[in-house]
Amino acid sequence: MTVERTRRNRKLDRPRERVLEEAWRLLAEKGLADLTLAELGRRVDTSASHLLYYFGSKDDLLLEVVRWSESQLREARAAALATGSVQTRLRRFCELYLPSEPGDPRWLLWIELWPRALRSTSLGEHYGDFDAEWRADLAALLEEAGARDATARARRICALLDGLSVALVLGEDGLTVKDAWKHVRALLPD
Amino acid sequence: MTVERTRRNRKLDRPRERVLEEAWRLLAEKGLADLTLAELGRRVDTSASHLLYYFGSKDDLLLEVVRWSESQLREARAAALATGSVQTRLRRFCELYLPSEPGDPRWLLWIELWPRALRSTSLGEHYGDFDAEWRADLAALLEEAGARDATARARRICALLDGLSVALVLGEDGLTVKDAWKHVRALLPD
DNA sequence: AAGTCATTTTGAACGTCGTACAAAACTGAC
DNA sequence: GTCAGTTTTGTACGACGTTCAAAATGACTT
Repeated sequence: MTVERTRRNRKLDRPRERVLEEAWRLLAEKGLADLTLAELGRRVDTSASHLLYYFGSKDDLLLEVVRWSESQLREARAAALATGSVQTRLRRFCELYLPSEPGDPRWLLWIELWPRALRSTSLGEHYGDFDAEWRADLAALLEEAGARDATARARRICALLDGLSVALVLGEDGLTVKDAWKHVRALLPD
Repeated sequence: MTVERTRRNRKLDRPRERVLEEAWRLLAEKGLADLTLAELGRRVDTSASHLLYYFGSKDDLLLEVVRWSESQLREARAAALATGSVQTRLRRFCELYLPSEPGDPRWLLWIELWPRALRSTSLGEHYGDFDAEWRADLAALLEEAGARDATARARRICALLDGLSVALVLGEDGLTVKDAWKHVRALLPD
């Protein structure tokens, strides 16, 4: 009933995705500094006020961007883990998890969200699930590889990946994606 | 010559430390949200403008707080690593590194600094040294424990500690300091 | 065709933050 | 007591997220 009525008069055909995509692109092109509601609104040809009307707050908008990108990654992960030896699939998993370069939008987002979660208390409740997904997939992989304590080990490896990722996006000296992969491999079975 | 002349007329006897300590306390009591120049100024009985005059910018002020707290920790670390078996000293190292509780000021600071570093480019140059200190101390410990590749392993363990610490300060479900220590121990030589 | 009504969209205003700047207060030296 | 340089303050600015009331829009009724 209201489903049809509430979605009238929209300026954009698929406003949600349009905005989220553009936020992602903006993040990739200009970084965190330029990810403002005004700039984002300009890019999708609306006002900042409208973005607020639509998403409620910037916190919620950012959370939606994460949700959207994580659902993309969920698919990519499923595809990457569908074929190949356990070893290769583990490598693919890490490649998906780690930032592809300093300034990787995914990690920019997380780093922006963490202090926000510490201020708001409403943010922190939802995003914990995303980590859990990654960990579950990794645990399954590890189990398949014949590792004991797959769950705990998955937690451990993901924490390591987090630490390495932060160092990588921040561009800490003397650490490359290649190094990171070597560190992770040291924690993998056999 | 100018050393005496430039340090006249100070309202506070040791204004620097006074401010840094109060920032730390404010952080511990109220968290990131209330760590504003106005509030901090109120606490040390000055104006926000004066804090800027003194520290240059909020970024720089935060960096000074980190510098100050890291120098405290440097001493604490030296004391903690002076006596005891290698095993105990490794444990003490981790206890110092990891957040003591959700809302640990040290980690609040880092989480606040990371997005700032991503925006400013001038911040990121200096704070990389702090990690390096921790890693050097840990590497020495590992070497003493007879581990091969002490440097690489130290990097790995510190990255793990980073990941675990972030999860801990953010209060992620199902992770305690005790768990964290267990994860780290899995990476230690024995 | 005109009118209604809920929804969408906008523009202006607000509060807060970090910051810039000029004026004022202070202090030691002459 | 005046002067010069430092310290301290108050005020103002711009940017940001946010709020709010008003306007625009388009589907439905008559």
